[in-house]
Amino acid sequence: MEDSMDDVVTIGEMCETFQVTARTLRFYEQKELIWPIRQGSRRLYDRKARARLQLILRGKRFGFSLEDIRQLLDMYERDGSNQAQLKQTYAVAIDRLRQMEAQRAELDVAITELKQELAEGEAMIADFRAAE
Amino acid sequence: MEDSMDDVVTIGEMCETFQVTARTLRFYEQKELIWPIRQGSRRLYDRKARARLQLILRGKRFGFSLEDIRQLLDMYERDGSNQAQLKQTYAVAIDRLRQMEAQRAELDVAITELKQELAEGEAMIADFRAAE
DNA sequence: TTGCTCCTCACGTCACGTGAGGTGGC
DNA sequence: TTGCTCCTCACGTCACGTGAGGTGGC
Repeated sequence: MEDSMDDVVTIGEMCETFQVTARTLRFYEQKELIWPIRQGSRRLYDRKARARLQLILRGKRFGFSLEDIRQLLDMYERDGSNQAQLKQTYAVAIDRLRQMEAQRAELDVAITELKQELAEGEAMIADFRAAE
Repeated sequence: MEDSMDDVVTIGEMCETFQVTARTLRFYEQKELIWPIRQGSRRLYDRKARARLQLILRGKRFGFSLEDIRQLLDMYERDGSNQAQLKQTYAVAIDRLRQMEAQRAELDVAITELKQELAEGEAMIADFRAAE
């Protein structure tokens, strides 16, 4: 019946399930992004810590900095349903989306460019072969 | 009639034309990627330096590290037409292309995901408005 | 003398990686 | 005693950013 005692995992298990290193988890803790329970010096991660890590990793995929993520998480930790904050978050996310789309456009250009270079390289290698 | 004396530009002009900072140019020099001419303590960039910077920036767009770029440039500085080296470079470039394509795929997933989040955020904001 | 461009240290930043050296319980 | 997992410093990495303090020529 005890509540936060059950269902905790070690740092090693966290690394396994989320595919991160222990260093990363300790670093996020130092940056105040997650607060595992301590059992002596050992860290134990409960449901809440795991949920936060999930959100952190999602934020990273969106290209947010850890500091951005910390602020977003803390905002929703306080009051998840404040209209002003929701709008603010929405605006920030829209901005990030634009950046990601710009990044994708640049990446597309670079990929096309590199393919062109590769085609030229292939031609040169073929010339070598023909000259043998 | 003097050869390497004409057609050099200052660091400020380099920054203008290539849209980089002076710190970046000095950093690349420290990493032995470019060797501008010295006139006292001032740096002057000739055609060769400018060509190398162009290639460096292109390499960066392809996602190569500065160390990778330095090696590629030095290879072609020595003998640009060695078949073994050309093949080696080709293999490295193919590898990079695969990484870039994987990166684009991840970016596409993230963009789709973020758009989904935004749609949910919009719905919540609309609910707020309806409740007023 | 004032402005402007350029210079050289050298510490700071971001997100961790990588040892070094030590602990605790099976 | 040996292994294994975990721990805490603390320096290293990558590609620069950012002052601080100084120089040279119009």
